[in-house]
Amino acid sequence: MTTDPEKSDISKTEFEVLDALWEQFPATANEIIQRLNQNKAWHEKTVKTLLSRLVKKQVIDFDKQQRSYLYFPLVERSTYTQKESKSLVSRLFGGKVAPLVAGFADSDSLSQGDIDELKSLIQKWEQEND
Amino acid sequence: MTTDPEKSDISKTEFEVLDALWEQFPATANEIIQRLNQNKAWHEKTVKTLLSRLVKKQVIDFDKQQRSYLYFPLVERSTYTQKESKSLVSRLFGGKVAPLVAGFADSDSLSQGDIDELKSLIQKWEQEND
DNA sequence: CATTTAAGATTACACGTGTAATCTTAAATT
DNA sequence: AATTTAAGATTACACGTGTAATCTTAAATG
Repeated sequence: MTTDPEKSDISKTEFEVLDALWEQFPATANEIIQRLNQNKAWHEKTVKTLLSRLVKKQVIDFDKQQRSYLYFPLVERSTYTQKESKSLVSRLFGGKVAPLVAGFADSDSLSQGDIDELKSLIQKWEQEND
Repeated sequence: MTTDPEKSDISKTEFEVLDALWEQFPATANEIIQRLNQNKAWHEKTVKTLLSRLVKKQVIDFDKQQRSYLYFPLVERSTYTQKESKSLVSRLFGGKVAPLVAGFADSDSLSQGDIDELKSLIQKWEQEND
């Protein structure tokens, strides 16, 4: 079997649209436009172009609803973020995550809360991997 | 004062070239080409185009050496990786690094070694921030 | 039913990127 | 000094992306 020819990367603006959809779905284009415009002002046409591109890339799909569409994601957010994280960690740090965290520490970008979360993550990991 | 008009993002292939330069510098184009071709086979012309683009973007510079140039980076690797890391963590995880690490844990991408590194990082952080 | 909306489809267009080939010209070689 | 290399500069070109405007057409409205 050949690789799906329509599968490719998600651009930065496409991701923002997708992220608005992940927030709650299914959703109409107008709902997504409203969510996005809480933060930045994008032209309605621009958002619709991005939705179309995401559909073509098979990242989202829709059900026809009277005049408009009800969009929904085909990919889980966690799946996507894990893939992106690993890709970055692989390119920048040889695949090891600790140096990334070290960079945060070195640039004073860790709070006590972050440290607490990391500690509890580690504890959980150690319980599961004894 | 206006923002420097030539400053912009580093593309993925540009990063690979820059990374080869960070490995050891200053370096000639040919040295960089050789380093890169340990892994992937890039055409000499392609690498030179990328070097030119990095110069134009003011990410690297060079000293004229008889016929060829001696290139060197203008940006530290750690500076770059910190910026990229923060950008990704900001876009994907609201700026908090722990969820990224959690993603690694959830996808069984942590080794005992990684955990040890994280623990020692945390210990160091806590010593410095009591 | 005729007309007006308004949703999505199609088209647009400049700029960045990946991937080189060709051009210029100073340095190396005869 | 004349000729050949070979380094970097310039040009090329298709595809993706950001950012919409225009086109089609089915649904809503009068």
